[in-house]
This record gives sequence, C-alpha cells and structure tokens, in this order.
Amino acid sequence: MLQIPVLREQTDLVLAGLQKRNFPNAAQEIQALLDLDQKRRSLQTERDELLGRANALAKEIGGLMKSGQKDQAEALKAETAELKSRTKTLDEEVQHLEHALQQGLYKVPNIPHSSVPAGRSAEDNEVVLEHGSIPQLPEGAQPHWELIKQYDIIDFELGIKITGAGFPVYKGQGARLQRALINFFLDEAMKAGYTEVQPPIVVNEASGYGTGQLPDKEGQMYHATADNLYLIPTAEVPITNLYRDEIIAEGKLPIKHVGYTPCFRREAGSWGADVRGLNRLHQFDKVEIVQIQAPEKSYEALEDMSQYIQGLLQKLELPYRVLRLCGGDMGFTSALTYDMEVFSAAQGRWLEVSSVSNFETYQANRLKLRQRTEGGKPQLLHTLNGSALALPRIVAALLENNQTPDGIKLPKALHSYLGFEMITK
RNA sequence: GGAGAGAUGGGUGAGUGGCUGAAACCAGCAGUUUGCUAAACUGCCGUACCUCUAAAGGGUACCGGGGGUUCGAAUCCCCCUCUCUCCGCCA
Repeated sequence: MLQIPVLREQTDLVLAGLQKRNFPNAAQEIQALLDLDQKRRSLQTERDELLGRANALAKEIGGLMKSGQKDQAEALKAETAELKSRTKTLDEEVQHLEHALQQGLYKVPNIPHSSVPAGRSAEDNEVVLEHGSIPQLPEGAQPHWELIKQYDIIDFELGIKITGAGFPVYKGQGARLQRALINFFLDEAMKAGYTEVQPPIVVNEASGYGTGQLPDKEGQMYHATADNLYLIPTAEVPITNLYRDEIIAEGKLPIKHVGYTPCFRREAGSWGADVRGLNRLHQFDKVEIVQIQAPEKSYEALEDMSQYIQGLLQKLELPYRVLRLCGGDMGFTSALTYDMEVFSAAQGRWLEVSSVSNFETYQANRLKLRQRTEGGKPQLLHTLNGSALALPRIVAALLENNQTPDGIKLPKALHSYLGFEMITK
C-alpha cells in the first residue's frame, strides 16, 4: 500500500496518479484518509504525553513505597487512576483510527509510473513493439482445442470427471511438453542469474496481504477454510513473501528468484466466449521470476526482465508483441506493467503469456521489506515480478502455429527437453 | 490426535514485579595500534510511531500474538499461534 507520508507530502502526485487509473472520487477518498491521519497523530501525541506522566508517577510511587512514605504514595495512586482511564479512552480511539486508516489504504491502488498511458481498458494499452511474423497456416488448420483431441495430448473431459471444468489432464506427449517447457524455463532463468526456489503452493493470510492479493482479490483465490490457507494464484505470492519482515543488507541486492509452481485461480465471473480450451484455466503451470531491487535500479531491472522474457519467446519462435498497460488496465498493486502476448494463429488472437511489473514500494510497504542503508533509517525496497512463462497459452500458440499435415513441429530449443521434435498421432 | 517443555535484539543467551529497551558473549561498523594481515584496546551497534529541529534532541510502544492483574509487567494470570521432545497415526 501507499505510505502515509507520501499521501501527506505529495498529495497532488497521488491524485494525478489515481486519476490516470480512473479511481473514483479520488480527491474525497484521499482527503478522508488525510483527515484520519491528522486526527490519529494529534490523539497519539496526547496519549503519549499522558502515558509519559503516568510512567513518571509510577516511578515516584516506587520510590515513596521504598522509603516508607505510604500516605504520599497513596495520594499519587489516585492521580494515576485518573490518567489511566483517560489514556485508555484515547488509546482505543488511536487504535480505531489506525485500523480505519489501514483499511482505507488497502483500497487505494498503486500510483502509475509517469510512462503509463492514460486509458480505461485493454484497448488503450500501448503497443511497444511487435516481433516475428504471423504464420501462414495450412488449409483446414484447427484451433488448439481441436488439435489436443486429435493428438490426444490434453483431456478436458477427464479433468471434469475428477475435478471440474478448467482442470485439464495432460497426457503422453502433452504431459511431456509441459515438463519440457518447465525445465526449459527454469534452466534459462538460472543461466540469467535467477536462483531457483520451490515454495509451498498454499499460503497463509499474512502472505496474501503481503503481496496484495488480499483483501483486493479475496474471491479469486481458492480458500482452504478449515486451515485458513489459500491456494496460490501465482508463485509471486510465496516467493516475494519469503522476504516479508526482512531488512536486507545493501550488498545482497538484487535478489533474483525463479520458481515453478502450479497456479490456481477461481476466475469468478470471467468466463465468456474467448475462454475455450487452454485460454483460461483454474489450474495451470507457470514459471515466475521475482526481483527485489534498490529503488534507483528497479526500472532498469524491469527492462532486463522484459528483455529476458522476450528472449524466451524468441527461442520458442513465437510471434509476440509487448504492451505497456494503460492506467485503467493495470493491476491494483503495479506501478508499471508490460504484457507479452503471443499470436495464436488458428484463433487469430493475441494471447497474454506474461505480465511483468514493477510494484515499487507498494508491496514492500505491506511486506515491511527494507534495505539497510548507510547511516540512515531502513528504506523500503522495490519488488518486481514477471511470468517466464505461463504455460497454457504458450502451448496453445505452439500447437496452432506449428501444425502441419504430418504433425505439430516443436521449436528447436525444446528438442533436447522433449526427446522428440514433433507431436504425432 | 494425546502428554510435556519452550518462544527475549543479527546469533548464542541472562533476566521471576520498579534502578531492564533489556546483561554478557559472538557477529557487524568506526577508530587506536601496526610494514601488511592477525591480535589487543576504545566507541558505536533494534524497530515503529509521535514531537521538535537546520542538525542534535525529547516522548510513547514493542521481549511470539491478543487480553487481564498492578501505581508499575519481559517477569504474575487467561486465550491463541508456533517450535521442540515423547507417544499414536502415516508417507
């Protein structure tokens, strides 16, 4: 979440940012928070003064008791009793205000970076670049949901039987392709300096709040209520939370991690015409890269991550484009997001396969993730992450774009991982 | 799941009602000494908020989390969480 001092001292900047996001009633909402903050501070000052007096009295009483001056001690006790009841009331008010402020701040999204275009929806996203050419498909080319049946590599009906819609079963060459992609992505990331981690795929509530899934996206995560644990929607959650409540030494930066996990998304209310086949699932595999960086270097890191992800797409020989998301389409916690989309030729659509974001201090503030700086107070770090990559839509594009009458040709980069070069019947 | 023990600063670990935001040691930082390194010595060495300020300073809170007793709680009481040991169950 945003820091209160930023709200206080750079109000105009915050308001301009919220406007870019089309955040409703920004001025009133922020003013309400500033009022809460003002009131909290004045009450805290008052409370602390009273507590200070009570502490001094307690010491005095101790001294009097020791020297046997009981009557005088009793007189002071009476005074403390009154202080106590006043501080109690004040303390309750302060706590109430702090809570209200916290709740209010949870509802304020991150401030977009200056390069983020204004806009309301996906249509206003800015195409930064396009790479590769659109493949010419043979006569009678099929969308991937037909191909997976023909080659018997992914089975949605079986998934429906054992779990439900959106939980496909990968079989044979399909399963092998999944495993090849995961290994390829992990190996590439390690070559690029990311340290692999294998985190839990269920997380507690504190982790959900740490990276901002809670309370904003409460309904989007599967919730194991018996233990109050959440199935992760992305490896970002456990990996970034590895560093919750940490103060990192300057020399340890940047921290770079890669992790493969299944991801679980309820996708409540988002099913429609464009979600056939692998386009949208409740469970899917993803390799995620995470960086924790010093504030002055985070945008450099974001560009590196973007380049890295583009390199993967190039090795997979997929045509792709890079979008800079507009204020209205960007995630709640992000300051700048690039989406990478591949062209899935039989559907004739761009499919989002990666989203790489700089959260600046928004997550770090919740996480209390800071760096130790020389001679100064600990300073909030910047967190970044990106998919590298999400598998299902990559698979969709690979199948659709590379179909031939003889089978589906797979890119060279994967051959050694697959043990075959083409999916055949 | 049952029984018991425990949770203190970066680490080890003292502390059972006031002089303890917290000993000591280790690690770390700065300095003295030194041909270099090492050793020795000296000093510094938690976080958040409030207040004040040019800077310094001052205040409050925090000893797993929450509540209570008390003029006063790391210390006493209650609840919760977690860890360890033993038993049971299981991979």
